[in-house]
Amino acid sequence: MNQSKTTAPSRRSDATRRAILDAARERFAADGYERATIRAIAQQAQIDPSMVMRYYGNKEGLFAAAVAIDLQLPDAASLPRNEAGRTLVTHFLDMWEENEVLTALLRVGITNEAGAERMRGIFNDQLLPLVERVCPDPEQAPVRAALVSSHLLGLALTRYVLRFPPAAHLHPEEIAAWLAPTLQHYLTAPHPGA
Amino acid sequence: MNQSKTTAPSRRSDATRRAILDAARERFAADGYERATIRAIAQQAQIDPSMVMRYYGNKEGLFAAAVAIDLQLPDAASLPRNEAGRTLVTHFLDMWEENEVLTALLRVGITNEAGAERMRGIFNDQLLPLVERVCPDPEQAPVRAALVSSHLLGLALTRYVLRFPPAAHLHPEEIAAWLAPTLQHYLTAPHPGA
DNA sequence: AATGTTGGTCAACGCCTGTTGGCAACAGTA
DNA sequence: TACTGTTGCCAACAGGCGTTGACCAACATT
Repeated sequence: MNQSKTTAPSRRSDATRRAILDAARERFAADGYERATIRAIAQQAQIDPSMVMRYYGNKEGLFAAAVAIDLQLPDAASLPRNEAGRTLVTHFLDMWEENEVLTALLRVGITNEAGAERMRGIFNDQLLPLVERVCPDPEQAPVRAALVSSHLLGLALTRYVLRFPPAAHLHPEEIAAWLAPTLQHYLTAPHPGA
Repeated sequence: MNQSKTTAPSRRSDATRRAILDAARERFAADGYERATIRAIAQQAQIDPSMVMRYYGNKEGLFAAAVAIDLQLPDAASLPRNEAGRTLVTHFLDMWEENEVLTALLRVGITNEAGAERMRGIFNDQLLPLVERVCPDPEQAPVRAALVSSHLLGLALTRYVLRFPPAAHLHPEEIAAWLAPTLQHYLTAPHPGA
């Protein structure tokens, strides 16, 4: 009764496992790591807390399973160099609006060292390689990627976590109109010189 | 034995009170609200946990007393309009490097609703009025202030909390060289049009 | 010298946390 | 039917949490 050779065998508990992950994402996104208790997650998933332990080992294992991030960044080759800024900001906004995984990761990354390490990994493995191919001098890529991630994460912070009213109510297109030139500048403009 | 009419009367317990606040700031900055336990704060201040309750009522009261923020933003009148961006970014960096209060506020603002409300208050009461006086059309001030705060808070997030290596190791002057024109643009450039 | 106030310690309360092991119901197989 | 592994619930554990109140010591005031 397996799906195929590439997918894991389907188990009777698959529905429960998925319910736990969905609830975990929602609680982690809303409450952060400490206040997203296993009991609260279990209650939302309508199962017993011990099931979480059985399927995911412990709380850290649950977090690792619940927050698996693939930014799905566009390929550097198919990215017009002078459109990189706009593409990045619209892509990030789409990802943030789509579901709560990124909000969960951001909230946890701030209170939990394992979460912070996860975010550094995503920065290194997903954003940095893209910037290396877009910016003129690969040696400057880390600095430029840091500037880009600072701005984008700051936007997510004020809009989705702190909910500053002006940031939370801005239309995505207006955000893109403001940020795209800035990101483009960080990616491709010559170093301003300290 | 009072100092003067403007300062509070000095008490024998002032040293203890200060030790508690110092320890609280350090723990809140390092651990966030939930994991900064009263017991840990008391131990670091080398006093009994019950003293914290006696002097500050409860944990929320302690947080309110420990994290009283005055951004000490420059006066809008004395701020050359075309130097506003650079002034802002260097001022913010100075404040963040000076002590851990802002890091504490940022960490707590993300896990604790009271902390988030405090940050919204600082945004409204301190940054927004300044932007209103600097930017051309006061009606656009909220959006422009939101853009500025997004970028600055994002910088603090990646540099002081998540500690992305490139962001954490950047020299303040290089940060200023990159961010000053961006902030200046957000403050005074014409609306890009959505 | 007696008294009230303040600074500080100690032990405990009730609650919540992550985590564990035992037990019942069920599915698939032979 | 009997057997085996899976799914799920229940009750409990040890420990940490914020918080409280009783108690003692040092000081200031009378």
